[in-house]
Amino acid sequence: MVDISKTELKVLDAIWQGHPVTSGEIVERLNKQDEWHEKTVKTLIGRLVKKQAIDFQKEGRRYLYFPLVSQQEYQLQQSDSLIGGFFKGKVSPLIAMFAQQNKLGKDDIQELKQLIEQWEQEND
Amino acid sequence: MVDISKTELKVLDAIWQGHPVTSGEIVERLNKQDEWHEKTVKTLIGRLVKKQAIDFQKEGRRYLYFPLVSQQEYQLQQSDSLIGGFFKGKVSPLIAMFAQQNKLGKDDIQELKQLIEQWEQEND
DNA sequence: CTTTATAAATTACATGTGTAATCTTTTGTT
DNA sequence: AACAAAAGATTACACATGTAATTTATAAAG
Repeated sequence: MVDISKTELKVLDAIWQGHPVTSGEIVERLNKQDEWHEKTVKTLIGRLVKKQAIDFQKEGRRYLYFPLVSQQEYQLQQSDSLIGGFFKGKVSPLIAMFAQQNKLGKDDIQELKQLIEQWEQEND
Repeated sequence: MVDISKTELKVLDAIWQGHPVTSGEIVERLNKQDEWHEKTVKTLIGRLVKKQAIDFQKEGRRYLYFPLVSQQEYQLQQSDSLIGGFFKGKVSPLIAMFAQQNKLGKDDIQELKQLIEQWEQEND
């Protein structure tokens, strides 16, 4: 998968929120968060198309955009890359780090326990 | 913290491996993995200095480089950023994703259980 | 001291990125 | 049919990045 830049990712994220979608709607969604210039968004949309991260279907004079890369897919790839690069592919060192930094709450622990239980039921 | 690019990170990683260290040694360490041109490495070292990710002490005609940003610090910041951006700051969705992709092994689960136990002893 | 080897600094250059403005095309309107 | 509005395409431009080569400074050797 080709690299997607920081700002491009924000645009892609707006598209993931619901599609197909017009550029106008994308701009509106983005503006709920920050101030985006319409021209800037159009440029980024164009670059995402060129990178084949999204595509479009013409509908009259409007273009309807949709993602070619799913959010799931992208998140997984990025997470994998981080875990692979920093923690030799293991998730526990990441969790250990968060624990050490007191970034885990009761609810995180609860959810982790649940996941483990589920895993143990399914596997082995 | 200023952005560190992909290639800069590889150089920084070589420095984290042990320091203070000369540019020559950095090049050697990097070449254990891939092929790096000495000039390229020097450029990247210079950029890391300018970004204040590393610094150096002159020792005769050689410069001894050392990190200003610790690996821990950097890993934490990057992990935080990913977890914050993709999973609303919670670690469990990440683990859930890995579980779903069958990327968790018996050892991962074992280590997670250990971490949870420890957490429960320390907190609450 | 002068030369030389070497390390760092400077310069180079194509491509990527952030941020827009302008041009072109198309279509709804008068 | 001519025109205006709006969408996308093209162009712009400064700074970042990947990848080096050239220049400069300086310590070591003779």
